[in-house]
Amino acid sequence: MPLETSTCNHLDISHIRSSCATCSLRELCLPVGLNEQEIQTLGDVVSHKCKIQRGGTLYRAGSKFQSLFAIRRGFLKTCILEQDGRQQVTGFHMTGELLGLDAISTEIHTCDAIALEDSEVCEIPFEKLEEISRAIPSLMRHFHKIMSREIVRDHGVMLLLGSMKAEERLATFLLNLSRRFLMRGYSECNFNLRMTREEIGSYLGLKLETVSRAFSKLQDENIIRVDNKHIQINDITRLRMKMGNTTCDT
Amino acid sequence: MPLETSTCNHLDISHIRSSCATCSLRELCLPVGLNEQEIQTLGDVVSHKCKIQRGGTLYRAGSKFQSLFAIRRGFLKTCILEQDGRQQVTGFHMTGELLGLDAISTEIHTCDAIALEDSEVCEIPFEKLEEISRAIPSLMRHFHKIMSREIVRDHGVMLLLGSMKAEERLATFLLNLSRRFLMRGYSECNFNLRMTREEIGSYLGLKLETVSRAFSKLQDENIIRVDNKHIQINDITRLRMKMGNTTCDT
DNA sequence: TACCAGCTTTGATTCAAATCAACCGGAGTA
DNA sequence: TACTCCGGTTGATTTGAATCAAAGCTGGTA
Repeated sequence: MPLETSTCNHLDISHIRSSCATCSLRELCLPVGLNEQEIQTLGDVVSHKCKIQRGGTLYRAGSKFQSLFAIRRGFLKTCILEQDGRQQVTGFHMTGELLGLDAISTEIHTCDAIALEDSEVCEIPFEKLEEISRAIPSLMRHFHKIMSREIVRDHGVMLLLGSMKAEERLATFLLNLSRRFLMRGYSECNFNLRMTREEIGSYLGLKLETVSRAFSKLQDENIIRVDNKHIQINDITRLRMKMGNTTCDT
Repeated sequence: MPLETSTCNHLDISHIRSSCATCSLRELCLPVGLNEQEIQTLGDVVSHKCKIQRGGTLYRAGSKFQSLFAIRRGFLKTCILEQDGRQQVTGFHMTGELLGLDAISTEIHTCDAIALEDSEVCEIPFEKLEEISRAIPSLMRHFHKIMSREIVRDHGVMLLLGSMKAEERLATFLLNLSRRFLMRGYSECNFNLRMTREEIGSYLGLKLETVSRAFSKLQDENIIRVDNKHIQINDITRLRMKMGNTTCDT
């Protein structure tokens, strides 16, 4: 159960009501299950927002880590830059997700975070997050779950990279995106890719030509419709079957 | 599949609170930078030890998560079992490492943890760990670093699976083992593998025959000496060169 | 002691993806 | 308009790893 099940945050925070000062928090992954006052406390910490233009950098590998970033809107990739110039994409990230977890370990960012469309993030100073999570156990627990979920997600990607064929990988990838769009209230069958074939390939351990061919193949079989960056899923059941015998739902 | 006989029973933790248990903490990954009293506090929580025989199971995918496990001695693998019977190894773990982080997210274990040699672990009830880490900020910080390090490690594996050739993967793997043995006071150039070629292959995204061939190739080039499970590194510099230009602490 | 099951090596062949190469089409612009 | 750059597609060829197949070891045990 690779990408499909494992990834990303339950964004079900609709039950949370909050004042305007903290309303940005609503979209975030953190304040699940907090009460008014706790949200206020958290809000004091994450009030600083910032915008990143398409192509812009949120942080770079090697830079000092001080804060996590919660994506308020937009779409980013994280990638490791290799010496020879090629880059390996380690993840694509969308609204509600938390960036920078990998940097806690050494307090140095281990990858670049680059916006694939105009985006907006909230900065969350990590020291402060730890501080208030001491006072709010449910926040601490939730933070731990987010970190853990990231590990599970990575295991899913490892499974994909270690044992799936090109077409299975692409199907898995599309279904994962689809599900994440759905969770955010967008169509699960009609969406635009924000990344290039090369970036998809990098993430999936494939060359861009192979990605392109896999797209064409799925289109020939009438499972999806591809128009450049626009994807339409015609037959999600057959797409799931393409993913292989890995159980896709949970 | 070996069953419950050798499985660690981690349900009753009530008994055993020995000063000896506290001593054992020193070998663990957690109590870094704590004072005497804090170590004592932590010791109260992790006093329950258990042994797992070679081939035995510490926990299984699907089982309820309650505790993390710190390895006191031995060698374990974690793996995801796929429907078709094949398994993907997600990691090899040795003394001082912490198991079960992936299960925090859903409170269900997502993989099996199986001993590759007779091992001993300390059970760390997660609720209690969170509790005392509220009181000991440095412990909390350290725990977060451990989780983050796991994410970084997984990214390293993703890089390996996504972009390295068989020989590079094996070289990276051997160097990683070598470094971990060294850190634990063993020879970095002379060690025994605890896992089969198939398990190595599963971890590295290769078939066992490919692993075997890669071993033979490295031996032919006089970089290593292979005698079944025993590995001797003759020329660690050239082995590093084989890894490619990726700096990798995976 | 011999036997057997599981692990490992090695060779021959096949196959999936990488590589090499050509071309298409849209966006920006000179 | 024509030009160029960039991203994408498609075809031909090569190549690295998987697969298929056969033996060789090793360690446990009957």
